[in-house]
Amino acid sequence: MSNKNDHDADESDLSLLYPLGNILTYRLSKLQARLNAQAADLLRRHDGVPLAHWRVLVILSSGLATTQKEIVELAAFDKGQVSRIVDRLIEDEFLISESDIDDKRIRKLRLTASAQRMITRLIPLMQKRQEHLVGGFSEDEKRQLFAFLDRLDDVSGKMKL
Amino acid sequence: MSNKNDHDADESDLSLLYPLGNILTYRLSKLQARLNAQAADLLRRHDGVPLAHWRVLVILSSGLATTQKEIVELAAFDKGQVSRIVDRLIEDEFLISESDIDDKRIRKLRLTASAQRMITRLIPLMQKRQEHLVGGFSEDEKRQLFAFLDRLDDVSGKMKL
DNA sequence: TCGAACAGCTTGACCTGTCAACCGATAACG
DNA sequence: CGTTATCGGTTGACAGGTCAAGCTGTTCGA
Repeated sequence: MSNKNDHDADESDLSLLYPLGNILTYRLSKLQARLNAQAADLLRRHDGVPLAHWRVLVILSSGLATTQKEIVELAAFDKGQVSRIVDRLIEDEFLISESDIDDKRIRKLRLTASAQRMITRLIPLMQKRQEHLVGGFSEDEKRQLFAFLDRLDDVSGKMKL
Repeated sequence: MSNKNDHDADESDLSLLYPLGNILTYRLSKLQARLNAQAADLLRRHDGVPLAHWRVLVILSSGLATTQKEIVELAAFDKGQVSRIVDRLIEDEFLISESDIDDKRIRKLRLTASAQRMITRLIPLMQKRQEHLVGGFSEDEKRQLFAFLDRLDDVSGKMKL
């Protein structure tokens, strides 16, 4: 798997050393670039919501998070970014926040009716998109794909370099 | 697979409708966020190179691209971004460009010796990183993972929404 | 109960990514 | 040939992401 004397390259035959297509991070970043662009476009056309805002809303609607910290952990967003997005979502009346009774640092977040309406309206679109994406996968393959992602999440979580 | 009357939600039980963890795009974006942060950090500590610059250099070193257009297509980068990155890489003396003889619009790009040195120096690190990531995967699983990515690339390419 | 350490969130500065308008070079077509 | 369309690349304006410092509130140990 390793070859010691491979820096005898004098032009650009580093290619053999580092075959682009097999680098996970490249593949992921390319795929992601495309998918994000599509999603952002889709949202732009159907409502004015920016992708990041939409993501925050969906996370909140999932019930898996009710505070900014939880959003940050769940989605690996930047906390500053989340803070500002939440501000705007409150301005736009998609969210209401009330500070926690026990811990006044915490903003408890709740979707407004209008946000809920928007979400229920847009979710079918997103589902269709997802269908499109993994439509060609059998149930078994889907399971495996997500299992792979779980494992990658896991390793990437505990990686000290 | 579909359920018509599911908008009787009055709080936030949209959760069932849209289980976060199974949404490919979320999983990918989260994974990517983490991986990018790690890679950027790694590069920052070992050289001053920003991640995007590094990516352009690696693509060029792979021999799969010699012009900006090719980089854009290969990596799904923005062409404006690539244009600016290339400028800076030339400033930093990592690249030299010479305009094509036949087509004067085209900038042919070549790595300088110093870039080659940097790349050969950093690649082992990146390989180790990749090892770390997919180290737990058997050869067969790796093959399958990349096959999945190929398929996703493929569908995402031809998605009209 | 005081102070230090820490947690959740905010803010500002900066950097990167994105979109669209644009420019000069080339190709396609009458 | 000359006109128009297209292509590779550039540029500017702006939105979004990232980092680090800071603020306020909470916890914990002496």
